[in-house]
Formats: sequence, structure tokens, C-alpha cells
Amino acid sequence: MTIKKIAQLANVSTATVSKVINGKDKYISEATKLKILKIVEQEGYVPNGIAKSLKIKKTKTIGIIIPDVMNLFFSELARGVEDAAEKRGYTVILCNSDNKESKEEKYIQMLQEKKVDGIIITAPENRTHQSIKIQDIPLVLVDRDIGTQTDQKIGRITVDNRDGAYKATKYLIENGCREIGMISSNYKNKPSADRIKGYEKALDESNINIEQNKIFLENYTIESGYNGAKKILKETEVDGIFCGNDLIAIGAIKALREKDIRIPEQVKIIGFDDIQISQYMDPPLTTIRQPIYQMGEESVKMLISLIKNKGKNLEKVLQTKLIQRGSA
Amino acid sequence: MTIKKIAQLANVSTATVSKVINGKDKYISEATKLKILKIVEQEGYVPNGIAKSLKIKKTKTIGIIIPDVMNLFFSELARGVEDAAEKRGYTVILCNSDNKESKEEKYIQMLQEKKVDGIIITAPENRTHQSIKIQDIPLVLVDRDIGTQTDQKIGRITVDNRDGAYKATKYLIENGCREIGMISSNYKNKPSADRIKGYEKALDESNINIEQNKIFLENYTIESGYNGAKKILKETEVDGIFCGNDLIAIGAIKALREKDIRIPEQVKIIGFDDIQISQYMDPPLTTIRQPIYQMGEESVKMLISLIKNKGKNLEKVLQTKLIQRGSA
DNA sequence: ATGAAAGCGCTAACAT
DNA sequence: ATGTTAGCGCTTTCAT
Repeated sequence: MTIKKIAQLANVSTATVSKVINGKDKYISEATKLKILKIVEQEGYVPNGIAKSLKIKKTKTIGIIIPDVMNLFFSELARGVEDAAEKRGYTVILCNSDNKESKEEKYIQMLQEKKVDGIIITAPENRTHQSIKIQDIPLVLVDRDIGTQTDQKIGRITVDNRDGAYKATKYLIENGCREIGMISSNYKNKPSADRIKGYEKALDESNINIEQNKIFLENYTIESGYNGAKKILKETEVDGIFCGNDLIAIGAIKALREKDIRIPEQVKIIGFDDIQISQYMDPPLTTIRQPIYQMGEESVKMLISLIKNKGKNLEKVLQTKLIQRGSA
Repeated sequence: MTIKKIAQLANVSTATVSKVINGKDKYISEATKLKILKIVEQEGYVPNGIAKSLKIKKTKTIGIIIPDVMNLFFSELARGVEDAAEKRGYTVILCNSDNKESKEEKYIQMLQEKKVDGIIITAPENRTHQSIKIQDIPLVLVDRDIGTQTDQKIGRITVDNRDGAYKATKYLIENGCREIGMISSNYKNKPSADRIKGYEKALDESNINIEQNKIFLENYTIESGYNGAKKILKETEVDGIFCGNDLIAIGAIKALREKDIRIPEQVKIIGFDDIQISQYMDPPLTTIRQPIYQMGEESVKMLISLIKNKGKNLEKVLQTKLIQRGSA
């Protein structure tokens, strides 16, 4: 079924059918409108979006490139993106890059061929290189920073990591901790650096010394959390630990358990992210929630603004929230 | 940049450019081939896939409709699908239905307009209704059963749930359990029914009576697991529980903990699915792993067979695997 | 070894 | 209020 066949069946031109289908029927008589709609219904006609896209040069499709949907952070982000896109009549193509530049580039090529209207891209490590050479496709970077191209339309969504870390550490202090450790990542990117700054600021404000043997920086993994807690415990004493993300917190808790240290009575643990499993841990994790779903939503809102030519260099910083549970 | 511009720059026809770009260059002289390729490279030309799709009536795109990417089961499935699709030059459009028929239908309409070459659809509950009226688009159902249409191309991927449940229960028996409970869902679908059958078969084989007060059927949730374990504990005694999925197992463990029952010494717990969090629980969950990622892969293989007209009613049953960890 | 031209299904400017 | 028509960028048949 094509618009042409519908037109024949209705004894009208394709133009008329097109107008009716697309609601541009101001000047169409009620009679023909009804007649056409009826035939469309009867024949189960579905417009060919490909042909339409070719003509109007819009696909109402966006691409999202994330490292891995199986990672809870990114699946939530993807859900936020998908919901927001669907609500606005957009369809989303999902790409998993595993943080590999080669995969990213391959996907970007594919998305360009598919003529997506825009791309949302994210990565935990903020690459410095400029691997993304995209012609005129609007781009939104989530939690990521790359050098701006000449005059590409770019948007950025980030989270106030410094404030989040500050709130976490402050919370420990307010709950009586004075010997506060930190376990986080040693990545050289802004989110990681900001989490350290927030931790230090909170200690400074309360006149607590920053001691290097209470700080362990490695990776955002359970293993690093475990290693970090063991090392800190061996070298010094703590009554609270701020963990750079929830996985680290889970690892740290495991290490403390092995030493029969009670949480939160003896040592309080606070994480960052609020991934889904955190609430099911034992004890349930107190943590700093990142508005992940909302980041997804905001990134499509921003992307669509860019697509519709409203601005060309947008930026938005979202705030975190302390979620109080059992570990601190 | 279009193929036409490239043709002009190279002083050849669009037909020649098209042939070179698509590798159909058997009869093209090396000289012109090189000339064209060089210009393509210089100009950074990217073919317009939309125009191509309109012409060849293939989009190299498939749609996947799942309830929710944030659910670990489905994110893993989506990853399997995406990887397998990418490997074969296909792009995937992701849709979250929340198990709502209205959303499914809306997405199916969208996917039809986008002229996807095929659709993969899945749901935890096997609907009996025939909501899916898709014209000629090949369809693969994952873990789901709907009545076959007239002569639609359909594939089905399922897991041998009965055998999985049998293995789980058998394992408990082999490890000394004689009073074995079951907590699962009361959904009226094949996977759920099969899990019950597998449990009963294992008990039968070992001449253990099936006792209704050791069985609790509700939902596939942590809460149901918690409720189920409490109820069973109140009414009877058990030394092992087969849980219909891992969430239930997590809830059951919580209930046992509250009664200071040691796992696995006093009661052994085995789950089903092997979702990601299971390995991080305390104790780590012994469970029956479903080959979720593989289901995703198999479903695109099957879908592409259908698209390429190899068969029109395919079926594949995958097997489960016992993962031994700390809870049983 | 290369090119001319039709046509995929649609939209929209313009004509009537 | 409705119709004519060009053209979006590409592939492919058929000619040469």
C-alpha cells in the first residue's frame, strides 16, 4: 500500500491524501477527508517513513552511544533517553561502545548513514582526544568532555560531582565521624577530580586534616573498594569512608566485614551513584544519588533544541541527592 | 555531498560511483576506481542510507521491544541482540513497553513506519491474546508465546525451564536436603508452569512427597520471596528452597536471616536466572543461569534467517546451567 | 568499461 | 478545495 494506491481508491490526488494523513487538512472538505481516512483504515495503510524522511530530510531518529547497557548506570540513562524521545515522537538507536574508540567511530559512521537527527554520547572517562568528527549532526555529551569543533552544535549535561562529594563527606562529619577515609578512582577526568575536591572541602571546613594514608585511589570497581579498605585499615584508623561510587562501597563493606567491623556503628560507609543493587545490600547503602534517568531526559530535550536550531552551545548541570539508608 | 557531486568531480556517471562504492566494481577500470575512491575520501562523503533504503527496500535495521532495559534480564538480552546485530551490519532500535499492550502497539506502528526489516519481541508473561498484527515483517518471540498468524514469518526462542528447575531441585537433594520448599510465581504461563513441573519431577524421582504447605506461588519479586519464606517457615520445616528466580531468592534469604537461620548450613537456597547482582549477595547466590545474552544472539540469527527467507517457522530451545556459589 | 534514465514513496510549491 | 509535478539520493537495467 502506497499513498498513490490510496489516492486511486479515493479518486483524489496523492497531494490530497498526503495532506489528510499529515493533518494539513485545513482546506480539505470534510467529505473527502472522511473518504480518505476510511480507505486508509480499511487498507491498513502505514506511511513509508523512509520515503518521507528522504523528502523532508529529517528522520525523527536519534542515536545514543553508551559503553554498555548492561551497566546499571547506562541502562537507566538509556531508559531516560528512550522515554523522553518516544514522548516527542523520536525513535532511538542504541549503540554499545565498550569505551572503545574504534567502536565509537564505527557507530558514528553508521548513524550518519542512517541520517539520525542527532546523537547522544557518553563515557565514564572524559577523553581528551577529538575522535568525534561529525559533520553537522547535533551532539549532546553526557558526563563527558571533548574539545568543541569549529561550529558544531553541541550540548553538555553534567552532574555537580563536587557538591555531591561534599554533601557525602559533610554527612559523615555531622554524624560524628572525624577520621574519614576516601576510596575512589585515579582517573584523570573532571568527575573524578571533582569528587576528591568535594571531599577535601568538607574536611577543610571542619578543620579536619587531610591525611594521604586515609585516601586510596584506583578504579571504580568492587575490587578496588575491597583493596582500598584493607589498605586503609592496615595503615590507620577510620570511623567513616566516602566511596567514589557504589561498587567501591560494596567492596569496602566486604573488607570491613572480614575484620568483623560493624557498619555503621564502628565505621560508616557512604557511596555515590545509587545504582539499583545498593538498596538490596546488607546493610542497604547510604549514598549520593545521581539523577541518571533525568540526565537521559535532559539530554534529549537539549538535543531536540539543538536539532530545532535553538542555540548551538547548551549546557546543563544537574544536582545530586543524599539517600539515607543503613550504611551511614 | 551526494553521489551526484562525487560523479561530477570525478567526471563519471552516478552509476559508476555507485558501483565503486558498493564494491560491484568487477568491470570498472582500476584507474577510475582509484580516482573515485580518492574523491570520496577527500570530500568525506557518507552515503545516504535513507535514499538507499528507499530504493532497495531494506533498512538493515531491526526493532527490539522489551518491557524495560533497566531490568537486568532485559538489558543483557538487549546487549546480546545489539552485539549480534552489529556484527551482521544491522542497527537496532530499542523500545521499552513496560509490558503495556498500548505501548507495544504504538511501537510496532512506529517500527513499521521506519520499515525495519524485522522485530524481536519479548515479555515475561506469555500473553495469549493476539495483539500483534504485523503485516509482513518477520518476528522473533523470545520467551513468549502468541498464536501464529496466517502465514507470518515467525521464530521462537525459549529456554528449557523444566529442566532448569529439575536441575536445581535435584542439586538440593543431592546435597542432603529432604524437606524442599519452592517459592515462585503464580503466573499462568509456560515458563512458570514448567519450573513447577521440574521441581515436582525431581521430588518424585527421589520419592519425596510434594507438600502444598512447602510451596508458595506469588510474584517474581523480592517481596514475594520474603513473604513466601516467612509463610513456609511458620507452617512447616525446610532444609532447602528452590526459588523461581533470583529476586525471590534474595527476599527469601532476607527472611531467613531475620530468624537467624544460617545459609547454607541450615537451609540451602537456590535461585533461577543468574542476574548480575546475584554474585554480590551475601552469601553469593547459587542459581540456575539462563543463557540470556545468548538468547539475544540467537534471536537475531533467527530473525536474519527469516528476513533472508530461510524458513518461516523457526524454533530454538536453549539450555540452562547450574552456577554453584555460596547459598547452596 | 561506462552511462542514461527510470523509479523507490513521499512532500510541497504552485497552479487551478 | 484539489491537482500537477519536480525532486529528495540512490540503485539497477539496459544500452553503448
